[in-house]
Amino acid sequence: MQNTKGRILDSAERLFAEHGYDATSLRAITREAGVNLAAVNYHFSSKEALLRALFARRLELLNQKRLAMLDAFEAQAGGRPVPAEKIVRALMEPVLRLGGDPAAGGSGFGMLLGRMYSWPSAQVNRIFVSELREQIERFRSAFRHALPQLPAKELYWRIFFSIGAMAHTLAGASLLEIISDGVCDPMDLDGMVERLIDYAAAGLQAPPPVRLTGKTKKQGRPLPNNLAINPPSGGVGKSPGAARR
Amino acid sequence: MQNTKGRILDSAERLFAEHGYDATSLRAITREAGVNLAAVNYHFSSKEALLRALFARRLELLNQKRLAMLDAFEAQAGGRPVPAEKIVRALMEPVLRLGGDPAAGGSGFGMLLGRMYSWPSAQVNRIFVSELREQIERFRSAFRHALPQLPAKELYWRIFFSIGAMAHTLAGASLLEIISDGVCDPMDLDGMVERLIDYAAAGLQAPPPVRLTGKTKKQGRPLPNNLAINPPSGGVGKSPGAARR
DNA sequence: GTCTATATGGGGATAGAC
DNA sequence: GTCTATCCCCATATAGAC
Repeated sequence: MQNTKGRILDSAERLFAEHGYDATSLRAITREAGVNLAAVNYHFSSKEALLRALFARRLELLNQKRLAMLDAFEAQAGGRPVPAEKIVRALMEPVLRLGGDPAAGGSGFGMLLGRMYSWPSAQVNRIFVSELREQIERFRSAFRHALPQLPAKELYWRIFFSIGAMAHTLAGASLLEIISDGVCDPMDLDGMVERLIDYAAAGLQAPPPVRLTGKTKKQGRPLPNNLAINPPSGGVGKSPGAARR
Repeated sequence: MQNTKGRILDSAERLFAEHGYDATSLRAITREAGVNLAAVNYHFSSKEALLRALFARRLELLNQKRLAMLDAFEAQAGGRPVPAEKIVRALMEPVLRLGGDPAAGGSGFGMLLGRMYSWPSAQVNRIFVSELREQIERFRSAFRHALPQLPAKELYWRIFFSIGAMAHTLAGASLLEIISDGVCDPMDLDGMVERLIDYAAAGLQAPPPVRLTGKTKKQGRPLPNNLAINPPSGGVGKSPGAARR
């Protein structure tokens, strides 16, 4: 039955989002889906291929929506650059609204997607990045036109930060409830969308920094407090990190 | 030897950060640490307890630094509110600079911490949240004083977004390299810190929204295209998971 | 405190009947 | 296409010698 395949995808999506890829066993997936264990390796060929199929199923439509919004904004702008706030909207609104669209997997896929951004697993990262690269180029170019006065280097950092805020929002709002002590409603999708767009648009459009951005440049502006840079206990040197990657 | 315990912690920190908690076996940890497998269950009592100990080791000093910075800014401000930008600095700079401080675990702990924010595992979340609650209250209050004109609800969302951007930055900049096509240097710690602070401060200080913020939305503004958006629908079904663990 | 050896169970994947 | 049964490996955790 074709339905088996879909049921496996649905269950996997939900369980991966909730417990993570590594912590979710194929046995748990097939149990929840009500299908046989061996069906996974029949329809897909491995656990990783299942994950890949799962992404392919949703990302195509999602990416279409994003680009359609961006296209619409560009058409509406005539030849002039699209305002940054609208580019942010095209980038974020479709994916944020996945959570309210049961036909698109409900909140499961959105949560999974958000968590993917900081996923530790290398295999997962590969899948994810290859699906997103094209989108990134399109939006990067739109932002460049919208904010021509902002040096590219600054812009890219800010896009990165914006995607971080978005990913975090997608991944789940358990932290929001703690921060807000119940004042904010994580289920208020409309409010969430508008607030995140406003926030990111403000961050992206902040005045360019006065400091020179290179590594070897002189510093005309007084740093407000040298106290803050080397905090109280033991000076924090700027020895380059040992970070891999 | 006391050193065994520390070596286990160091290796676990690094491997958890790189591969995630679930995908890292105690065998891999003890192998890298050069100690015996059984030593883990002798010094700690379980894998989860090891993780908890790992966090306790670093978070105490980190949180001290944050609060010390905030205290210093408040003293420096006299009775007046501390500027939002400085609160953001106290919140973010100490943790972001972990990556450049080999004595504090290098980048491993920072990356782990960043990834924790969107971690799927419930057990991990419990540990994490309990360690952070106190900090959150302190900073929330500072922000309230810094931005009195901003409704609490808006403020809390924005703090949430800011922490998201920070977590994403901590978790790793592989996405940054894709976005920037090599233009941005993820190892430029100073630049990263200043840019993230600027970005978050701008987002936090954006003008309060004109729209009404409640759940009852009147929407005067025309949505550009209903084509792209699926109208928010009601319930997101929630069935408790069947996955063990 | 540290080791070897092992208990106990879950994991992904597959063979082959139906 | 779907099932049962099983292979084989790795996981966490523990027992008990040294």
